[in-house]
Amino acid sequence: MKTRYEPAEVEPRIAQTWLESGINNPAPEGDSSENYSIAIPPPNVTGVLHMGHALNNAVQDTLIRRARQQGKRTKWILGTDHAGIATQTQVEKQLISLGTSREEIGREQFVNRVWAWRELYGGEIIEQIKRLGSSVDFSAERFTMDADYAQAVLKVFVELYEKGLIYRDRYLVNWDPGSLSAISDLEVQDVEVTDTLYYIDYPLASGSGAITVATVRPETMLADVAIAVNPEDERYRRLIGETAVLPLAGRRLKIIADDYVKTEFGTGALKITPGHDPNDFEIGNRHGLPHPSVIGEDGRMQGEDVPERFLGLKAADARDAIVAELDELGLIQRREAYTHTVPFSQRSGERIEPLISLQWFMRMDELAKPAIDVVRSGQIRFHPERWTKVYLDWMENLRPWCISRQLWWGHQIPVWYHDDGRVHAGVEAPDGSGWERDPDVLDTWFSSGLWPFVTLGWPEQTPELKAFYPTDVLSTGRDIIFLWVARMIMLGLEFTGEIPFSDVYVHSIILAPDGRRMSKSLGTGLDPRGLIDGGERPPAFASAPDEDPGEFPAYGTDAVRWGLLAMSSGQDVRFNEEKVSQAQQLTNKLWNASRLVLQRVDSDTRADARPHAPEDHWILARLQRAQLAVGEAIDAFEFSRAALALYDFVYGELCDWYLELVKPRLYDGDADTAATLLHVLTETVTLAHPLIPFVTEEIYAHIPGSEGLLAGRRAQSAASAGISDTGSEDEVQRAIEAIQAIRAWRDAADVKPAAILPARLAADGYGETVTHLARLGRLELDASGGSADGAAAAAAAIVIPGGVVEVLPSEDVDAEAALRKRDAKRRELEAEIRRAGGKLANEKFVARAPAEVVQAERAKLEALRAELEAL
RNA sequence: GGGCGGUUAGCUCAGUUGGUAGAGCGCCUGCUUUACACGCAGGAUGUCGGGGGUUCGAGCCCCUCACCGCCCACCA
Repeated sequence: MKTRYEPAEVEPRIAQTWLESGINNPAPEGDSSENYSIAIPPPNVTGVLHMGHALNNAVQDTLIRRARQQGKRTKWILGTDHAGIATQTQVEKQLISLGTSREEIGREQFVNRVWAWRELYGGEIIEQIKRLGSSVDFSAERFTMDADYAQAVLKVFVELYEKGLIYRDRYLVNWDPGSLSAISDLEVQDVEVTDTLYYIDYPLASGSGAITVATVRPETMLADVAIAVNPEDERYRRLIGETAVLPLAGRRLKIIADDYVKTEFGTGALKITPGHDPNDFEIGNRHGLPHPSVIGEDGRMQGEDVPERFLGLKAADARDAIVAELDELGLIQRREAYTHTVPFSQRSGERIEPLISLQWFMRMDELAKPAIDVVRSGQIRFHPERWTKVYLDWMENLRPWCISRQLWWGHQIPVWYHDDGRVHAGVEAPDGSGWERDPDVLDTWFSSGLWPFVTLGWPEQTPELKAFYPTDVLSTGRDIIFLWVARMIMLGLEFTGEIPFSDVYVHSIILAPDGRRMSKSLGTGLDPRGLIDGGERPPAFASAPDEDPGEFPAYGTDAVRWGLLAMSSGQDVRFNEEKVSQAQQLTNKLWNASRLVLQRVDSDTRADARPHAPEDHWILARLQRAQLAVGEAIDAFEFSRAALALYDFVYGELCDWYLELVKPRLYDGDADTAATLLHVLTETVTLAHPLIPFVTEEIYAHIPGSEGLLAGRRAQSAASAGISDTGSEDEVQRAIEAIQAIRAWRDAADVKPAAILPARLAADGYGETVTHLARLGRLELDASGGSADGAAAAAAAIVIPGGVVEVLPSEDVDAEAALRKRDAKRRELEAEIRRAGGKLANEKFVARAPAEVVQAERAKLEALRAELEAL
């Protein structure tokens, strides 16, 4: 074994071992109540691994490995998502670079190309997940466009259609001019924009003046159908029912009254354009107005309401032309800069054009109800808990979901239209001729909403479905709670009658060191592979702004995953490399602790707890406490607590103390000590395995007598027994504190580190641990231990729990320094005594605080006084 | 406009029934102690965002203000 743990050499080898072992590929036996399963959030098929994946994989892998240690049959369902728009856009870009386009090659050719593209790049992210050592079932990889999956999607569509939950309608939708498709409300993002607000006169038909409206989109005025004012508005009340003349077009517009109109905004008069504005659409419906359209799906002016000179102009150009003409006519009263929020497409980044379009919609109210109930009743729990409210608030105000997309890559809508007007919805095409299939495809989230059960074979009642559905945990980032999680709950309940998972863990978002989002375009992105295998450190991750960023060391997967888990806490956090480095030190520490043990233990020794000395009982108890702490933290989805609890045990207890305390016995070749050490080491790597699987697996392989893989080893059940020996725990705890006090005293008193000081122990509660005080405190303890008459006067006294260590005069002790140290300690004690005494002198405290708190304070005061006395 | 989260040591963050503030990194002082210098021992460092309140006692509970971030929302 090398003195340094080298993940680059170990990890790929171990990952391969796990892959070949079959531990990730459970047989579909039993049912879901006894088994444990997680469906991975399917990454985009052409995606690459980013920090969010790395964290989420660490979370899920930790959960899976812990469940497996508890003896459960575990399955982590793997697969990728076809990601309609994202994938189509990539392939379109490729076509353009080749000098062609999807229109030119046609739909069939295009879809073939996307499949070819998927063959080429689709495996990359799977390979990356393999490198992470994730315990996913690689033998059963799914894809949302696989034939079986596609059949299930169509079946779901048809059933919802037949129930009347899916319908086709002309409705105002979010039109994305970038992808030339409708998108759902969740895919638009409001962005603050400064526009010009135009105040435009609409002459009254009566000829007596004009009514002025304010708008940022003059080009839509050609689709105006009315002018609305507030019924309470004194200025306009007399005009209600009159008509105005639409400039440039000459159409008559009725002046109507509607409460929606705010009197204080703009002029208090609002032009109503139902075809191009969501609010106007509502108002128009209330008043039975038509909703003509003047902007087409290509973003250009079109329709019978558009005068010929504007036809075919892009909306923005039409605006300029229309404003120019209005200016000529003197109809623009004024303009002002106006900052407001405007919807943009998250996909293409283009400004949304609201327009009336024939689309497929899904009614959500009926589906939402049971999905609300299961969360309210606690059948599904969110972690951290605050997301429950976010989910419920959203679910209670669901509007219809626009599910059709004008794309070619995706699940084509299973509806056929006949020349004669008949409509057929079905998984299979209708017989006969004259049928034409709806060209649109379904929103990607429609198919991913079926993920947890279709991946297991639904609608067939497969053994996999029986064994692993419902799944246990769904782990994800908060950005897709609505897009994905909510829809899985609704569709899962609707089609399987069961919740798709019982716990939703919403993990942290890892931010760049400057607090901004990690993003490639901002230059704040970080490729996890650079951290794992070593690579250039991006400038945003340099230790100082102007410094050469240098390179990441090859931290390894264990370090990156422990670091990410330790960073994340249910709170968004800035990435800090120190945590990863801390993890690297932890793996190295564990590695070297193992070396210490393994190098000194005979190969025929077997792990077995055979405690003799107090410290043996102590470490077994501490180990048990660590098992409880780590286990509880993981079960509560508090991964940073789990990671730090492990760290504290390995560093603060196992390495700093136990190994130091048993070294003499280990060097003596004591058989019981060796067996006990192997036991502690085995249980420690088992405990650590879910968090740092690689290094622990590697160490386990070196432990004499270890069988099989650590990944398949069942863990001790920590909760099953009480802490074995609290008496020894206390005794060793005291010894530790005493040694620390002695060391601190030596340091402060300028004693040479190597010097062994003659001393006398005058304290209670130190039995066998006296030898530890002597060795680790570098003392030559007077064998008599007492303060017999005639013994030399002490040169100094070191306060330790239960008494003092009297240091006898010797050439290594500087009496002056010792005196200074003693006085400092005395002042410290006196201050504490004053504080405690003051508290107890407070009658109200004594009267009202709980008895045990008061009692504890009294005991402390007494102990402090005794210490002072001893000095 | 509504909601949620944050503000704790120089930096990144813990602090889960209210009982004298913690970790890692960084900093200071020592140490070739036969597992580890990616090490060991010791040390310094905080009016816990501001203000008010409840309480014997508040980083934790209540009110309020400020700033930062996120989400939702139909003001032309």
